Amino acid sequence: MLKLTRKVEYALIALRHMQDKAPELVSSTKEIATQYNIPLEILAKTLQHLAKENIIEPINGPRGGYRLKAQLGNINLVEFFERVEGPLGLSDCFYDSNCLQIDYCNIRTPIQRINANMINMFRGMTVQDVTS
Amino acid sequence: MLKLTRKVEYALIALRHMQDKAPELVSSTKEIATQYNIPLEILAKTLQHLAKENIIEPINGPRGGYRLKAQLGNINLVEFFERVEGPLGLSDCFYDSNCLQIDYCNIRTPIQRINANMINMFRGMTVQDVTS
DNA sequence: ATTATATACGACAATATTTATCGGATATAA
DNA sequence: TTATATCCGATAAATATTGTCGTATATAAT
Repeated sequence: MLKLTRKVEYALIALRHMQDKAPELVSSTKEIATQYNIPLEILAKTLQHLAKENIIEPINGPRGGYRLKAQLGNINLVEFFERVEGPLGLSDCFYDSNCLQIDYCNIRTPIQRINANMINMFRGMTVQDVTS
Repeated sequence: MLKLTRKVEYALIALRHMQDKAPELVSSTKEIATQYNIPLEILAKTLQHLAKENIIEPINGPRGGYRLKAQLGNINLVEFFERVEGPLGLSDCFYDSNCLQIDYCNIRTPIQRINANMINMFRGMTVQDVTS
């Protein structure tokens, strides 16, 4: 409960790795996977995803890899989590009404309040806060 | 990601239901399960769990059920979540070191910071804030 | 041009977690 | 004695997460 996914963690590890280098240097999937002991294929997918989101820039071919493209200080954590994992919320019912309790639920409003608190907290931090 | 479990939600629904009654009145599992469309057996387990935690008081036999025992305003949400679901944390590595990345992880410290923010936020609210 | 190394990506498989069910026991009011 | 309720371990099903495989495409180096 209330956990980050591996995918988000792998993405953050990779971003921090790239940020620790000079900006023009390239990091390959294999290099990162090896260094942090992350399954290669999963990391590959994750990085492809980040590239599609324009957070990193892919460089094809041998000696290729990725390097940072976006300003990590401009991406708050809510935005980041949603770009990597989709809609964010303590319960599904805030963005998808497929819940058996929804018609009778007596805690929807208070949970929504708490959810707003959580969202605000994450919005107050940027990816840079994690990668520095 | 970052979701509450059904168990926690069912527990909160039940607690709010009990709180909406006069304190001496009893609510049965069936009554609550029916009213909120919750699977009976799961709710039963959940309520048994809350009873073991001394949050509610069981009353056996026909016309039995449960009623509130603890002061919901005295139980903050971190305590509540942990009593219902066990240890709380954005990642497992804060209370269980079974992680392949742990030796090399470059985001452990920052994630821990964020985790602390989240914990503090939930500690600032009580169960009563959800059931009122 | 050819080769080696890298990303791109859909389909699939395994695992873990969450959610739900079953069977039978105990307690107690009527 | 009976009906209704909690109690509780074992197990099953469903879902979400995590990981794997196969193949295509891009490009630098030779």
